[in-house]
Amino acid sequence: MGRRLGRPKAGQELLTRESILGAALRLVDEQGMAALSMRRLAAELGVDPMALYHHLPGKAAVIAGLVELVFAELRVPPAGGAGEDRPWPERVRAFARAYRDLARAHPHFVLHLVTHAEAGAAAALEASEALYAALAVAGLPPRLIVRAADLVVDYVNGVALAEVARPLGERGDRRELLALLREQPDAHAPTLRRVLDDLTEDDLRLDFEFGLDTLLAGLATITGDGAPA
Amino acid sequence: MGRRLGRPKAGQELLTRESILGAALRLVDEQGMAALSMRRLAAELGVDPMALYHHLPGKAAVIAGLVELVFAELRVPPAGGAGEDRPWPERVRAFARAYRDLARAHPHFVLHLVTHAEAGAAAALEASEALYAALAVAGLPPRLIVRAADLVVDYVNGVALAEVARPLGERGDRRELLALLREQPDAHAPTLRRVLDDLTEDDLRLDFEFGLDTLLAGLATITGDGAPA
DNA sequence: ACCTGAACACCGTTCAAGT
DNA sequence: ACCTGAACACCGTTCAAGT
Repeated sequence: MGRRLGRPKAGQELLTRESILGAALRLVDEQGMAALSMRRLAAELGVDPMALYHHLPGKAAVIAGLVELVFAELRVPPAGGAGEDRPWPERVRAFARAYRDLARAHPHFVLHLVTHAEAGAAAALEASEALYAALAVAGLPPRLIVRAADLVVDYVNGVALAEVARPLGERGDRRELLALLREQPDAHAPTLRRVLDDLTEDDLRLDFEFGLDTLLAGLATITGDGAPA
Repeated sequence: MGRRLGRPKAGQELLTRESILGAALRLVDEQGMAALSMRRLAAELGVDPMALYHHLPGKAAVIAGLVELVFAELRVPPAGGAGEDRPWPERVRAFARAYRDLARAHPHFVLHLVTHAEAGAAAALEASEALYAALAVAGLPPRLIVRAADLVVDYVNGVALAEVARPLGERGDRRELLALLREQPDAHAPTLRRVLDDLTEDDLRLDFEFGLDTLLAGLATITGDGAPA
């Protein structure tokens, strides 16, 4: 929009992989994935659609590039100062929070972040290292470190998705669910009905920290530590 | 393909919501979401693309219908026989396994199942009831039942996704990850390197049950039960 | 009531051409 | 080397028409 371009001035490129991906991320963050088309992207950059193909081989490459770009933002607090000595549950928590924050920063893109993460593998390595290191400190053997790391990552992925999409229809508009429940035959889901009836608005909010605590408590039963925190 | 149609024989409809959704699910299961277009779907049914719009208002409705259809397949083993008296962790496990199996039955569709679950809300109710009932039996107060249920669902969603997409680049082709790791500067991710180096192919496999066990152990620290089975 | 067909406003991408 | 423009094979959907 607006930006006019002349012909390429000598020596200065007016289109780069970076500038394209930057525009793409802006487009996605502001208008959602549906708005990301090669043609709209080109229009945004004031350029012919085909010009993009000189810098990125196709739309798939644009999306892969975005995964990279976003993962590069992931910064697990490096345990600054005495951080290396923090108890392992705190370090796992730091990883989980950082990853979740990343997802929340780009709600329209979470889905791709979560399902095409291989593209961001290189960028995700440092982050994974933080998680693996924390679990190693916990005293788990390699085999269990891998399993525990998967558990944490799977949970955080699930939460990230839930926050943009409320899976299994169980949260967010739980009030709607209750309404739907009442239209149902008679006492079709008694526990569900009873449980949801009793709760305040606040009780129905997502509670990432509860899940994290519980998960860490579970891991603690394996490492032999007492309940963390 | 192949199927020829005459003009609508008197009284018998040659297209119904059900037949359309059935064909759509077949298409998705066999060829993936990319193959699901209104035009291909119509071709599959031997019909003009526009004919579909008389039974479903658009593509979004087709996908919502598929979510419903798939969720309707979800059957948590109804704790047959003495089942109602099974210990709560086993009942939670039964729910988790049923939901995960459902996801595995339609790998190309997991993503939509997980992110557009509201559409299947009605169908998912019965399943949720099983989970909520199990957690109520565990003696949790309503507030915590909701949180525990979210934890289980989020984890299973994360796993389901992982199985089709290996998020955070941490599994599946962990061998590739190791290779990528070695191209990295020097000792850039020491723990990751050490941990992955030691493991057998089998150690690297996904382990849904480990996650489930750990999660249940975590919940048990809240209910005051000993470690479950 | 149900299906058709042409048309509109989009897509991603290939290929030949311009500078 | 980098950008353009026309073209191809697709999309979802609207609208007017057929039976």
